[in-house]
Amino acid sequence: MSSLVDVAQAAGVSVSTASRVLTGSSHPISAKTRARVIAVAEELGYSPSALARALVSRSSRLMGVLVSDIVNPYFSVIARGVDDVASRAGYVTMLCNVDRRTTTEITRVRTMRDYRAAGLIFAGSGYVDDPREPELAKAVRQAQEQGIHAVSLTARDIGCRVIAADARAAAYDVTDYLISLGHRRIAFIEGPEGMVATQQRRDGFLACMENADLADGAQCLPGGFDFEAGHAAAMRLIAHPPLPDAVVAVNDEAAVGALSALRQAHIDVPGEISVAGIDDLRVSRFVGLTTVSLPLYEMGAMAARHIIDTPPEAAAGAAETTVLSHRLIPRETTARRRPARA
Amino acid sequence: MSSLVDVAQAAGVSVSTASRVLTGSSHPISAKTRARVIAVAEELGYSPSALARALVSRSSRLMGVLVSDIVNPYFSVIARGVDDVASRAGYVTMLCNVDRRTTTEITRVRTMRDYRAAGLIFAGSGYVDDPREPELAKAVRQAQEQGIHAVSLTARDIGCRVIAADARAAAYDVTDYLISLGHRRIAFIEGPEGMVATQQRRDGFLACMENADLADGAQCLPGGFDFEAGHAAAMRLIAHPPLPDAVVAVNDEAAVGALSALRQAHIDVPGEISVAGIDDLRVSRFVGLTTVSLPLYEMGAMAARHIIDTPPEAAAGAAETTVLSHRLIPRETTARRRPARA
DNA sequence: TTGTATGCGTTATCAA
DNA sequence: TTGATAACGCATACAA
Repeated sequence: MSSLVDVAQAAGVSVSTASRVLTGSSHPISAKTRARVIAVAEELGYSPSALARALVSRSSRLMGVLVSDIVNPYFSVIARGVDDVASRAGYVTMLCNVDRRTTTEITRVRTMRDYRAAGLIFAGSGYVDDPREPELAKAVRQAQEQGIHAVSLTARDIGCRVIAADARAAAYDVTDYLISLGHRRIAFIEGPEGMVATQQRRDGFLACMENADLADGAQCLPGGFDFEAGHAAAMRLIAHPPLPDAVVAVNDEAAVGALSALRQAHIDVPGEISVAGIDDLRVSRFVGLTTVSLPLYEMGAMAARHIIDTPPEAAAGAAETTVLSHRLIPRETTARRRPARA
Repeated sequence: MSSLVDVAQAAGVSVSTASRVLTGSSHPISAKTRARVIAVAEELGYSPSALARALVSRSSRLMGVLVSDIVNPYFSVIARGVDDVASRAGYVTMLCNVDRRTTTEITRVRTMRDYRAAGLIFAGSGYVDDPREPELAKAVRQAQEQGIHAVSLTARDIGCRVIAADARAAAYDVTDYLISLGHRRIAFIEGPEGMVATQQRRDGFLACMENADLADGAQCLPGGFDFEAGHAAAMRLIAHPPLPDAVVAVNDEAAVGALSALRQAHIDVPGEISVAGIDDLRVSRFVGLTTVSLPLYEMGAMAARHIIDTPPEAAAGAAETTVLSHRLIPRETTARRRPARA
């Protein structure tokens, strides 16, 4: 409860002097005074108000991160990347779950603005032709004009810096790998309807199939980002034989769901059918899922570092895009295509 | 960038009037003035400084949550519970990963204090005989004296309110279930050395075994909270036959690791051996793991609600304990003990 | 090396 | 119904 004036008084110095020693200012202070102030501050249990500090210095050490749902490992890994570099730099990360709702994103952006956050990280993807996107873009612009850095971790048209992996290429690459294993008829389990991330990954899949002259063997199934969606999609596949040679899901969680459904139906994976995903979550290692590794942790870390290292004046700067590389991780759920049983 | 004075000036009113309009105060304001202020604020893109507001009102709408690692689903579910009620009440949640380090917890508590957080939630467990605990308790006390509510989600002796499940009873109950299925020789995969959570769960296991006169059949294996630890523990079990009738792990993640190791070794679960965990994470449903459901989301939500609903004056109040109920969830990794093969 | 004074953006008290 | 004005806790430009 004691403030700087209390400390100053008790130490018999002026507030400025107290401030200078407590902030570790380079301003010259006699060793004696310094020691006394520090001792008094400690004794009084002085806690410098980060609020007042941010107010007067016109810059906070707050970092906002907007995720769809922190329970989703895709996002929690990103959040961890953000917080690791943020906390190491003396920043505090503010977490916002937006449940993929653009309107919620807008309100959160405003809140982050009210807190004069140093930066704002959009971890989740947007929607195709989202009518709310202009409003979000406006909120972002207003934040930027205030010196708040905005970074998106997916390709997104809201006028901010983008640090992301190439989702389309990632999908292309797993598909290509499956084709290289001899698979011809491949099913793609899609993500949530209308999301850009869904579209990009589907596009990558389709482009690869077409380039391999396998467009006829391509099949897209409605799905979703979660286990249940992948499970359901696979069930539909099972219900309508013949099974494709392989299935690639929009992400690992759906892939694991599909895998689970197939094995429950006593279908041999990868013997009868190969399964692959995208993201390379922790769980994927455990189940041996072939996937594409995306640098999620690094994306969060890089975004945070960018925010910390770039002066506020540059917040409204050019919305450059940094594309991070991904990597195919072949594991045990995929195998060379088995010749058809006679 | 425009402040309340800018808005007031542009609207031709005093700051007080502008403030009253913009805060939705009950103070009477003429409709005309109100409309004008609102219009001007909108036009100027006015964003009220939450910092200044907190400074003058001496109470912020910041909620701190300390987790071991947000990537761990146990904690992300808690964090989600916290943020859901926090954000709905207009609070912002500040996330801190402390990696189970008491010293990091201490510094984070101080940081939360500097931000004048409304509350502080300790999601993770502490250590037995932790030499740093007094220092942490002191930091907590200082925070409380400032009106900051502290809540621990595990039994923890740091002088704050506890809202937690009965870990010991949870472990007791799974063990009891296993025994009821006819199992006699049961192994327990422990958590990280020295953690209170580990101790409590082990205690519950041992107490149950003793009560069933099965102390001789009880076996404790060093393990950990993660997949790898469970996997390794199961490997050790496999390496030293005969296998016990069942294994209960300190938590679900370790249980899944054990399950995975056993099945990799072509050991039939639950045919040859039953496996159970504690926590009831999402993954447990997917793999059909028998476990004990802990109200993690509710714990986070309740803690947040408590903080929001209790006036700051009561922060230093009695450190009551609320014990939440758990529930056994029998699934497919456990089965009645099979008579020994002749 | 230390101190004084000003302002950061709000809310709230007290007048008018 | 509206308006001055005093805090809130701190950093810093300017003096001394």
